[in-house]
Amino acid sequence: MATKSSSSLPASALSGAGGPAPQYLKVKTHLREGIAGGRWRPGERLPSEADLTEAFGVSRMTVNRALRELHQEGLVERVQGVGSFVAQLHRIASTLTVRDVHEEIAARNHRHEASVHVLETLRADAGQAALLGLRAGATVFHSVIVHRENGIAIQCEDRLVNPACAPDYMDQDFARITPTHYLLEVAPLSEARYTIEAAMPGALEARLLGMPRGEPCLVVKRVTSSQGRAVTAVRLVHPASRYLLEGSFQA
Amino acid sequence: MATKSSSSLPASALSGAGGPAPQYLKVKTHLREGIAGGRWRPGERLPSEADLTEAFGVSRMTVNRALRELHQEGLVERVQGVGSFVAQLHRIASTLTVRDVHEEIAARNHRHEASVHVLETLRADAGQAALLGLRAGATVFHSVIVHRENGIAIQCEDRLVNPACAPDYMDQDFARITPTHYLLEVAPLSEARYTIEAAMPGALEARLLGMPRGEPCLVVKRVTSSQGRAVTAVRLVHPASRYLLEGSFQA
DNA sequence: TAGTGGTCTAGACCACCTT
DNA sequence: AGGTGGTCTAGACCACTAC
Repeated sequence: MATKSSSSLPASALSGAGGPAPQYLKVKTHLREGIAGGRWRPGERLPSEADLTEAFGVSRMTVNRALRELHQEGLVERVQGVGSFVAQLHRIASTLTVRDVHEEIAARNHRHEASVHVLETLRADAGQAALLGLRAGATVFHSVIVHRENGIAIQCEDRLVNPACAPDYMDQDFARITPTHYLLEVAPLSEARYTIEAAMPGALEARLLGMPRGEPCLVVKRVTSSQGRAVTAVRLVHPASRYLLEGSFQA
Repeated sequence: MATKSSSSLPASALSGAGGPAPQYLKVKTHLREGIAGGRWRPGERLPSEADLTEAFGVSRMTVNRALRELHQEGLVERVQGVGSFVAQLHRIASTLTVRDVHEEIAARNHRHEASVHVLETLRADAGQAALLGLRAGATVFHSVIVHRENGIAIQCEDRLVNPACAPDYMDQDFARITPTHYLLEVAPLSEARYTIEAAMPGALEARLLGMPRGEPCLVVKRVTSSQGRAVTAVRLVHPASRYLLEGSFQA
């Protein structure tokens, strides 16, 4: 019945200023540091919820939240009726974020410019139609835009758009707003599939990017769907010497 | 006081066989489908916890868990004292998993083979030492291993190892167990940093991979740390024609 | 039978924001 | 002042596993 503040241990009085430091975070940090520090090895069993409840003097729900979040983060495996264990980290599963190029450049406090080289309506061939789940010969929008960071071309964006999802696509000013940004406004994202690969640039791409033909590119292909319907398929070509993806993983 | 089963709404009797379908999941699914279906647009305000508590006839903690998990998944933004909102999905933040090559091949039900081409102790030059946080001239282990999937070379793994973290590295049989797997056992992972880029193969790499010099490669560089100490730095080179990274994102 | 995690309740206090 | 989310409690019932 009694809540934390009326019980014998006023936790908020124990923690310093700047934030009471939630109890579940204390438990979580304790376990995370123990795992990272090797106190519990991969596969080893962690203290039970009951153990932690007693050790930290908190309720079981609080301990449960700490363990559940560690499980969601992939650090802990849980088996009903058995216990909680340190996850085998062999399947690391680092995560990498692929962001809208405008936001990515803005985050570096650099200047973003976009130039529109193609903005047209065309009849999809078989391959293009398949990407968007349309029949061959269907009308689709097509744009080719080069993005520059502080004046240097870093991405050539070749995009097909399903007109049914974005009928006003051809009327936008893509020098001011990226297609990604516009499309996410008119068609709420529900699913995306993508690949990342290395490739040599095509003749047009090399010319637009101002790069030598012999230099490789990092190519991201992505198909985005909204409400189960393919909205757009894009091929993002980046000169290898000017662009790389990076990320980090923290246990 | 009364729990679900003794109250007026025995939820477990309402749901079919195969699992009671937790209440928090019903709330979560309802919101997720509404967001994906466009019922609530990005930036729009969602029903409050109190609203959902009443609408679903569950406790606030249950509704809170649903909203909290949607927030953790990036679908919902929450502002204390204001409300919950559909997240602006502009920063897509897709996640990409980078896995141990053995598990990756095994997951495709293919055969994995590894051949060890270099396994040596050497004195680190300035660049190598910097990667591992050691002084120039320090002793490090060095291995070059080619991984094959069903007989086709898909990865050349060039690795430096900090001897202080894995003193028995030179005694392992890396035709049977991958260095990644071994290192994660002896030094629990706590942090990894990596980059992904396109590049042309070096002469040695092209020869080991059996690929033409003119074909580009997808290169993953990764530095892994344990307890704040760099354990290993690796360069993974993949022929562009035989390897790509793929992933998906679901709202 | 005893221990484990999975879920849920009906309250509570708090910080925060809007009015 | 009133609504919002952030956290926490002291129980509860259940499914599952191990002994």
